[in-house]
Amino acid sequence: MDSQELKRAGLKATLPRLRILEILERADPRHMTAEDVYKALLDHGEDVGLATIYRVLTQFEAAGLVSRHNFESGQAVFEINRGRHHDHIVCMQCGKVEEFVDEVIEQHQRDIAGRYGFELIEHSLVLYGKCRQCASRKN
Amino acid sequence: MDSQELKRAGLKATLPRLRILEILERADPRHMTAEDVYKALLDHGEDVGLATIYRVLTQFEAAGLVSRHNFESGQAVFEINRGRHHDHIVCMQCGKVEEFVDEVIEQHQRDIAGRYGFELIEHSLVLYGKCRQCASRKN
DNA sequence: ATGTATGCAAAACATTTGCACCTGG
DNA sequence: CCAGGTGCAAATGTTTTGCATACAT
Repeated sequence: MDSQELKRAGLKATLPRLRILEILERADPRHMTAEDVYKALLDHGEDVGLATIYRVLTQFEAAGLVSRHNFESGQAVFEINRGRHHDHIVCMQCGKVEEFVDEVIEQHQRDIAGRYGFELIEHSLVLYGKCRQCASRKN
Repeated sequence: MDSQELKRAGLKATLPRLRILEILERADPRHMTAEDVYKALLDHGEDVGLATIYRVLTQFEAAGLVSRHNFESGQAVFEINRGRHHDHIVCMQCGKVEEFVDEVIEQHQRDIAGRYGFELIEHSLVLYGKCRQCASRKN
């Protein structure tokens, strides 16, 4: 039951929060903008205001339930946090997002932070390119 | 003469463009928001509209003269392109930005893109942390 | 001269906030 | 019951655009 998760995070298990969590859990692709979530809820016949979605997503982020990414699109995208940290590779043409982890890169990041006297808190690594399908399409 | 640079980029050497280029060349810290550039020009007694600054910075970016970065601050920052590609480490407290290059990370990025069938076009790597001064300050 | 650039004000966007009403525990 | 959550509309902050005027070549 998701309401447990919410309570553990110190948030009341309200209907909008449960619905938003559900949408994110079932999301495929996993990365959604606030607007995407809003439309998904409308499609499911749920009537939740966009402002609430932003508020809830921000709370979820603070609680560690979701991550927010600022890809080049201008709109922030959100994804539910399951499993471990990962970075992203985004197709600039079709928007497809793949996830990857590279321990060597992670270790080098820590070394670099140390070398510059920084206490590393987080990082953002996004590769932008063209995926196989888009590259082979002749447009 | 900067006007050469502009003409090479296919842009007329107008006064606003020259002034903006100057500001970016002399900038320290090297990373400025559009607003920063605007204020710097006002300080120098130049009267350039903010809209022009955005237009010019966008053209400069397209021409490869400057790079635009979306750090977590919400506002885009611009820096002049001298020398080679580099990534950034940003202090979340005072905003200080350091630049670094790590050839191992670069190589792993290329490998990862290949492994996922992507043609790598660009990437964005930003480390966020606390710099030595901010870490030692007891607030 | 003439095609481009610019300045200004207004528009467009994504996101946040104030406030009166509703709801979960 | 009542602190906290929500919806709506309005505000915010950044970036973009339309259009009449000004400028580089």
